[in-house]
Amino acid sequence: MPYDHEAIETRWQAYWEAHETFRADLDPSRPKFYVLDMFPYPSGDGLHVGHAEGYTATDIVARYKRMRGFNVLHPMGWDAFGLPAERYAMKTGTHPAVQMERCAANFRRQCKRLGFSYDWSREINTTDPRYYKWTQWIFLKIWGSWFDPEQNKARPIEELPIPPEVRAKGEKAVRAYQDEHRLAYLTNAPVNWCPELRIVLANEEVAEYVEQGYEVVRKPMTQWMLRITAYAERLLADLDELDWPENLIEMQRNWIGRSEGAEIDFSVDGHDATITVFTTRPDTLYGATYMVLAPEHPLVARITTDDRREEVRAYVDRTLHRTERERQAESAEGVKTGALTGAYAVHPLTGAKIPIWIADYVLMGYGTGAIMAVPAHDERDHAFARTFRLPIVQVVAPADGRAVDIEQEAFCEPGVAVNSPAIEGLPTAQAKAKMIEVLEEKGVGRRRVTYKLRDWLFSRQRYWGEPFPLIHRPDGTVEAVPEEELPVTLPDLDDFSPSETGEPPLAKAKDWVELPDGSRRETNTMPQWAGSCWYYLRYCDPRNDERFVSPEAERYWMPVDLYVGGVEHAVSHLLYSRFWHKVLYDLGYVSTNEPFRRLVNQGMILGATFVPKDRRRRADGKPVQYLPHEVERREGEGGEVRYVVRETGEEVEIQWDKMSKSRGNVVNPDEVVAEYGADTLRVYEMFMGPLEHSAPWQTEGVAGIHRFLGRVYRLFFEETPDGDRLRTLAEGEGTDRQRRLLHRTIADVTERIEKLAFNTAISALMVFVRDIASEAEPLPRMAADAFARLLAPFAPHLAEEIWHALGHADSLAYAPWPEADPAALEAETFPLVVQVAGKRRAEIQAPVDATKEELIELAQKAPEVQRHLQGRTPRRVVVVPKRLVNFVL
RNA sequence: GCCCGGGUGGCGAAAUCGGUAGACGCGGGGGACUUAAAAUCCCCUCCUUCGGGGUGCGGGUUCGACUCCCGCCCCGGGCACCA
Repeated sequence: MPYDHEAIETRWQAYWEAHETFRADLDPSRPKFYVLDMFPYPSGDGLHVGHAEGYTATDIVARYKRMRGFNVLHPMGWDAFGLPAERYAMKTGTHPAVQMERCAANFRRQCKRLGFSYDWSREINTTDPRYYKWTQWIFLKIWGSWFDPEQNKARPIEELPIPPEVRAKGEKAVRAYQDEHRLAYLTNAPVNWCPELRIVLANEEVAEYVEQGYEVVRKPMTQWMLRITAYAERLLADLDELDWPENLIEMQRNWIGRSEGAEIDFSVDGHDATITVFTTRPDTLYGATYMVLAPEHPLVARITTDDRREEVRAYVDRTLHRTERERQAESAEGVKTGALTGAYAVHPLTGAKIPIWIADYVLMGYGTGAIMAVPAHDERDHAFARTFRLPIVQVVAPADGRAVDIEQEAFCEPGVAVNSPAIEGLPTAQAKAKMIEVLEEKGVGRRRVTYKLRDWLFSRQRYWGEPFPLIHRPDGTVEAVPEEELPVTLPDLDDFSPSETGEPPLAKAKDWVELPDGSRRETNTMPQWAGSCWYYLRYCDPRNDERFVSPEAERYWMPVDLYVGGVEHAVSHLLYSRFWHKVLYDLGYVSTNEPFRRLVNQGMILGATFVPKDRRRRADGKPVQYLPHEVERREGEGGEVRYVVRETGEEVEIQWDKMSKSRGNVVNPDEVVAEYGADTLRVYEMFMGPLEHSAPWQTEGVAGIHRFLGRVYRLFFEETPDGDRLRTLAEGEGTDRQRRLLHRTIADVTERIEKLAFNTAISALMVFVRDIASEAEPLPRMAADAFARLLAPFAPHLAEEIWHALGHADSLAYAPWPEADPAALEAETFPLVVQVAGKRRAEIQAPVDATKEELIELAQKAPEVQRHLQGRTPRRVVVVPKRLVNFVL
């Protein structure tokens, strides 16, 4: 009988399940290895082959490490809060919890069918009250802390020093002071509100809804923020200690966006007010010819003169009604808009009066929300100055003395200061430093570092998320729900939409919101990121009802040794969880500064669609496309491949895209497993190329891997009338050749798994299977035994089948990994490449212990070499031991 | 625009402390087995005017460059009025 993947795989999956083979228990006597997948949102579509790629990679590592004697933690769970379930509920009336449970069950089934060696006893679900109890608990720790800039860490709010003047004002003032300093604080932040649909939209959703004709306005709402900016410096600095992909580290660096410069104070003429600006180019201060405030800047209303008031108000209004996207589109075209306030600022060095404008190219969220405009040396200021015909004064000149036309174009490069009395002639770097000194002396400026990173908007006006464990008292104060009352569970609702005024859906659960003493529960819920911020900690101790994780379990398992997932979480999840982790670290709840030591991003698996050569579109504007089953592959005269639509005969081109439901190019792992088996799917996905690369899904390749596994099967089993049975093996290690091949394979596979170069590890297995045995040299017992173990991480079901047939009673999940014998890796001879004038002319077998002279002598004798030397004497002979000899002419 | 990553056969790729370019697989061609087919097994498969030429392009260093240096081009990703 040929290789029956179905029977083999179901047999071993049942065995693993019955024996709890992959259960991990805390065992301080053994070294641990924590290998983690980014847990999925269990969508209704089920797992797709993209998930399977990352999960297979971690599974290989988990299985390999177990065989190497590590106590491996390899868990899985569900990030199950979130919008799709809530939307689905609004459409169908199915409660999100019910839908979520269905989807999770499907994901679990698929994971098991792929043979992933998760410890299912540790499965978690972020929507389980026993889980989100601790999400709420951690939130309360964050809320209950402040960031001490002196110790550069979070501390309990009780330890916040209260200034005497605050204390003098009484208890309420103290509370207000504390609230201002907490790591979780309330603010009035604008959200994208869609009045018709009564929903709040994420920034990236706005364009889509506006396109559909809905009105979207920026509406201020009371929101919870987390003070992630306090950690900007540490989040940046600690990137250095991580073994993460360089591009991802770079993305986090850019996101945090540290920039060094100075704050400079400008007083407002005729007002008792100061405008503080941030600039990275304090050296250009003398070139500041006007000021610009963000439209939202608190001083705008105060300093605007009566004659300008109407225009300013209109401009502010216009800004509020435009989405981020519209503003971005405009900025991309270099269009600058603004309004004059009528007020003037006093230049801190020259005393000159310069006009104050407002413009939306200045952002309230960055720096101080105000700038000094230096049109000569900043492109944006230049564009603005040209639009409104403002003066442009050059204060930096190119160091090489070349002339620049400052009216035409801003000069933004470093140079030397000109027209700048305090720093005249200094190169830019020194000019900056000197200017800061001057400003500090006069008390009108100081060195300052700013970050692009903003505080984290942490509340959502949704139902399906963690409720905040907070209570609003009638006197306006906010209080934590006592720890012993956690979790605050979600009330049952059947209508999940917000109220007309935009109040979150939870506000409708009157019995839940209103407490007997007149207090009200917080009705926002947490964003989906909350649950994923700390799930890797919960896996260490998932059933603990006393703590979010016991100190013993945390100290033993953490940090995560290998974390694999898509790059789409580069700055969101990976930054947020680092932040939470650092807070927990500061408060003494976890022992590591960073949660994920090594991180790898798997590439995307691309799906095929076929498009007409003219790229025509349908009536509705969508491109015409065909799916693989509608297209036939044809071979042309010269062997070139053509694709033709079956029905019409039209020739089309293949196109590879990210798999998505809307494109219809998704490959369902269930179908692949049904036809070829889980082992084939696993090995194929790993053989496609490097884990980090994106690669197209090619069905022919899957069949090729299935053929390989069939060969493996036949290497071990032969057909008999009574069914398949193990072939007769040669005892021991077989011939020298076989022995060398085996040990070479062990060494290669081991090294390549360590490097996560699974594609090349598999090719080593293929070479072994091709060459190990023949009629004259039957498969040796030792080789068979070792190979089963080498195969196990990749194709665990087939490996178990072989292992069992070889007479082992237990699963090979914990069989020791084979060791390569260094002696067997050394052959007596090696292929010596001989070059003449740098061109390869011959290859001869040479003894490994030959001296340089002997190698030259050997090489010279080769007939090919003689022919190309043509009796000439080489000018030089280069010898590379164990590799080549080159006769230089 | 700025910042990252990457360009190697028809395709996925391998080889980078400089040392046989194209391992392994797909696709393609040929053969064996078979009454036949499927399955399986074996061989060939970068180009070539047979001298040689080839790792995106042009230079350079070197006995020797996919690998190092300089200057370009193209593709992918991220960010984007961040002062």
